[in-house]
Amino acid sequence: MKKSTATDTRRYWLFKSEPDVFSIHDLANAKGKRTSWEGVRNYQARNMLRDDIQVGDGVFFYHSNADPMCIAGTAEVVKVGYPDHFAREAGHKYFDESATEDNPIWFMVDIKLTQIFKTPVTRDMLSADAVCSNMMVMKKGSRLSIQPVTKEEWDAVHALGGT
DNA sequence: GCCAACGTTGGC
DNA sequence: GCCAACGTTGGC
Repeated sequence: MKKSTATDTRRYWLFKSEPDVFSIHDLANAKGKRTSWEGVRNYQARNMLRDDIQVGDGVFFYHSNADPMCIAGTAEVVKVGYPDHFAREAGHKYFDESATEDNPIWFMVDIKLTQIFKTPVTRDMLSADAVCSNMMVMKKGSRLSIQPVTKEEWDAVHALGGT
């Protein structure tokens, strides 16, 4: 896949996380409100992390398997794709024996919290909105943990989120 | 807890 | 390269 350039316009993404594992509040409490986004073990998502996601891109922080399931807020990409070194730590839950220094296989980016929505944007709210109801995350069987978001969707979700 | 969707694995 | 079995995701 072609590497995009810094002159491209800003892109938008949705990152899923189970809040029991890592929530937007965990991100707010993290040092510098930053975190690495390790543990993605799907090739399609890996390709986006490695090739497409740029510093400055917008990220929706989505809470999956939660009550309520929602877009909880937004973050910004602060570091482009680099090898997910957790894949090379024996015993780590993200360990993958086939990952090597020369061929790390898995990649991650770093993100920084932008805002927690005043009103978390629940799936019910997304369903009721003409634009948001067509987001990839609303499609049945949408399991991809990193998803592209359009500018139109980015703006529509912000309108629902209270800013 | 259920189960549909779907990615991965491995036998052939 | 096909495809059945299996494991995981994630909404409900």
